[in-house]
Amino acid sequence: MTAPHPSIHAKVLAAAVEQFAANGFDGANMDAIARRAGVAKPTIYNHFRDKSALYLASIEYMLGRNRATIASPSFASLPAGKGILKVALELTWLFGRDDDILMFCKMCIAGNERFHTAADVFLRNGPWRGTDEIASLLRVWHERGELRIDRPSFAARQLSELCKTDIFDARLFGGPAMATEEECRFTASEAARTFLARYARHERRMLFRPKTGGR
Amino acid sequence: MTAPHPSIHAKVLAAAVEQFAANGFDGANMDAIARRAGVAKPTIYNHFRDKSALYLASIEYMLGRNRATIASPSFASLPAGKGILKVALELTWLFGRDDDILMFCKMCIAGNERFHTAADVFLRNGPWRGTDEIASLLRVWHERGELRIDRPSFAARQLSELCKTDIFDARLFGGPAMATEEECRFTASEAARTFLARYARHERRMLFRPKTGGR
DNA sequence: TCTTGAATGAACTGAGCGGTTCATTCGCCT
DNA sequence: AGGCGAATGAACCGCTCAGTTCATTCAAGA
Repeated sequence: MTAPHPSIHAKVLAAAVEQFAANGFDGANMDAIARRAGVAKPTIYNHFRDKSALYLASIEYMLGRNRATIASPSFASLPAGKGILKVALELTWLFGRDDDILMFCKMCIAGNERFHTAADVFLRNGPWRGTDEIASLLRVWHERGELRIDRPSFAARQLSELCKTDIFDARLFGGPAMATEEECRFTASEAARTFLARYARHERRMLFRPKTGGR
Repeated sequence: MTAPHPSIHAKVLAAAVEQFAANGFDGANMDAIARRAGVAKPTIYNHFRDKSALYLASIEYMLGRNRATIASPSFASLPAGKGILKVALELTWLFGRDDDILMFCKMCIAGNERFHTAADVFLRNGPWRGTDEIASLLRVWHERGELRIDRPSFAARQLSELCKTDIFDARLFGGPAMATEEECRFTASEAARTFLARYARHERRMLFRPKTGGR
């Protein structure tokens, strides 16, 4: 007996993400996805019920790949100032330089009448889970006395919003032109400074001035 | 002689905005638009050359509808703390409780792969003009010594992003369900506090605690 | 080596949709 | 009242594309 080959699953999903991201839901062509995956079209329907199912699976697949790095648990060992900056950098990179996320955002927004589940899947597995993980980090630093945060979840979402400043709207509404690495670093550093000004416990002004002393 | 009835124009445009915003450009169905407008399909093509023309006309239609002023110059006479809170309240109201703006955002996102010009117009006349007005206010308070802001435009956009926290994404991706007034007030007050923590010159902790002091 | 079930590919079906046609009806203007 | 142009609606065209069929090939396990 021969089970459905799991590697096909992944190949199809990767191709689907690519096509959906490039052309949108309606613009994506199942034949093109099959060709791109190096797989026959009926094979796709052997693994996914229909185009919508493949679309939903693509969202989860893509988000799963990107979410891991935003709030890596390893950041917890850093001092709060450095850790927040790391998280902010990951976020600005995502908002400013990741094409897949951007297109899936657009798709979920544009198609939310027909596929309200897609938007749910996206929000739950993307932004919300991401900020939940950030919130856990924040709690660690709170417990350790480096931050003072009454509402970690809300604060995490504030940080996330701050990291969109200047780089995300233009991409969401305009073309997929990437923000430069410099712009991302700037926005991230400013986001971290503003966030820490509010939530850091001591010496907030020193956290980003290693030169002159203090810290 | 009988001229093309102008009220039909408006009805069709309203229906088109609704459909485009909910389904995207490709997903929007001309028959559905006609039905929704209570009008025969050929009538639509009597008023608009094709689907694209209708889409562009819808954008302009929405543009004419929205002339929101978030940062009234009168706020300049207030102390910075109060003024920032006022601006934040206006912003959260816009993000959380204004249906037109939401529709407009969805519309621009829904078709921007094909019509990037529309999104440009929107960005310039919408978010960017709004944050420019806020930046002018910030400059006033800076001159007056109440705030210390090196980059007023950037800071204005940070404030704007902060005011989306918890209330905008859910609406953009999901239905047009309004945020409650309470949620808006909360997000606005938290945005103002975070913003002032970073940019206020003195006594930041007092700005929102007339009562007990301490909490 | 033989069996079994998945993968292939090429052709096919059927539905949805943008846009048009046309005969008919409606409503304003003289 | 009558005439003209706009609105109607139902049918239609052409095309694209999701999803299926089927005979055939391939590969793993006993």
